[in-house]
Amino acid sequence: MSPEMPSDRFVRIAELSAHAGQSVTVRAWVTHVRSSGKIAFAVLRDGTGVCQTVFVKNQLAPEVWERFAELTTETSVAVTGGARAEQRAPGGFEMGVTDLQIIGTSPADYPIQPKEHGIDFLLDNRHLWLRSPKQRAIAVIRSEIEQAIHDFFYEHGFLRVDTPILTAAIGERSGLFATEYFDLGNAYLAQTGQLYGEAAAAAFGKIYTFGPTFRAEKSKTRRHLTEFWMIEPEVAWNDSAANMRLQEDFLTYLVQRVLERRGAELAELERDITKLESVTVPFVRLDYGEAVAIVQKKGSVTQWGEDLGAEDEALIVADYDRPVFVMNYPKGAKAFYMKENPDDPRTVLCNDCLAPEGFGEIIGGSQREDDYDKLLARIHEEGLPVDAYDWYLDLRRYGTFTHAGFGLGLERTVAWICGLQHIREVIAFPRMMHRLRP
RNA sequence: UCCCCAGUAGCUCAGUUGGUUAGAGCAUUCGACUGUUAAUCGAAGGGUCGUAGGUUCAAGUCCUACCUGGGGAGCCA
Repeated sequence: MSPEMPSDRFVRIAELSAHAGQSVTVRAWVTHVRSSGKIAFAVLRDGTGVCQTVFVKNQLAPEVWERFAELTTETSVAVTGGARAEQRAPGGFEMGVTDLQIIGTSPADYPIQPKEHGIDFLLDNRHLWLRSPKQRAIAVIRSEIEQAIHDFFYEHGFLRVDTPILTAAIGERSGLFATEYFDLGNAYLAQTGQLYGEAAAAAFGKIYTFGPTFRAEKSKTRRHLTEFWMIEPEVAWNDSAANMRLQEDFLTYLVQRVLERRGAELAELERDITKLESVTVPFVRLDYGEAVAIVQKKGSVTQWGEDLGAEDEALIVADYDRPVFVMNYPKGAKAFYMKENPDDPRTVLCNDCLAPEGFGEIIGGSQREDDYDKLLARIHEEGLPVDAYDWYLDLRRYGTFTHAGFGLGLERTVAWICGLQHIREVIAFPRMMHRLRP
């Protein structure tokens, strides 16, 4: 390097193009080495990008050249050299190496290879699998969606409220994780923040929650985790129709945001973005009765009164290029807190939102029952412990109010936008029935 | 909880109607190569065929049980 070059500096790979012609130092991990005798290549990654580095024997100090031979997959290194544009390099940019320091060696048995692996093996090595390009793309898109969620609600005047994770038995009916709680018997990991969200909506107007939820269901499907993240807005004075308008504006915002800012990551995942570009308002709205008629016409044995199964959902969605709302299910198929439909008291004012392309249900929402007597009657009908819901009933005693909200499953949404068949890849460390580590 | 499927080298898999010493690619180690793109070429090492029984002259292969995992149902997001 010529003496007028600036002194060495540390640079992230993503920033390299701004340092063309300068000598810089990158600290990163080796993903790949190739050698052809007197010229050799090491590909580095540092989380911000990937960069090819070039080692030329007769341009390097002998000890630096010999050090190259020690590089193995996932060795951590500091590489110094000149950054330059180079058409032959992946990504169009590379470094001509002048110095190499090995920071941490990596034994030759690094398990993840650039080839097909079985899912059991990959999940056992999840802590290392995360270093792969595709896994990085997924993590980036997930983070973009999380940020977009906060931005959407902030811009729309919502207050974020954090609801408890340790709760008394309350909420959904499905499996609870229990843990000892001092002298108070068992506490349960929260399955929803909704009931607390309703209390907060009466206090603050428009709120949302964003947090982990836990379901001890023995589910082994591509759509279930025992620990997943849920976003639950709750809006005072919204009815069911307003609730659905909020959902479609919200989902459309999230999809647009990823399309605008994370095209490179969608490309890494080979996502067909035309499928995302067609996600525009208004979404399709089907009454539950219409939905049953549609699936029956297509051969389903589902009868009026039963919940729609996974196959039914696929049959419904097949006809549309955008998400579908199925509204106003029979009371018996849905939770106790949903408001009775005044136009058909057999049903409740609720909706599911089904993602296109067969990705299934990503939202469940409803207008909440705001009539004290009807809510109490439903609690009795379901055989729920009334004393556990005394505070929840108070929300109807002290100034009851029309309100509605919904729960968005974060992993299902990310899986849909990424075009992934299984939600386990969409969270860094998935928790499933048969898997508690890493 | 129920139904279906799979366990053979570090990884991904092949292994015929049961028949000699268990096969490949990738990875690893050694060697060759001055522009490679999951480089290429040559060589080498690497196995209690998930576990335990059983049938048979003979079992990776057939039978039973169990273990582990996967896909799906139900439930839901």
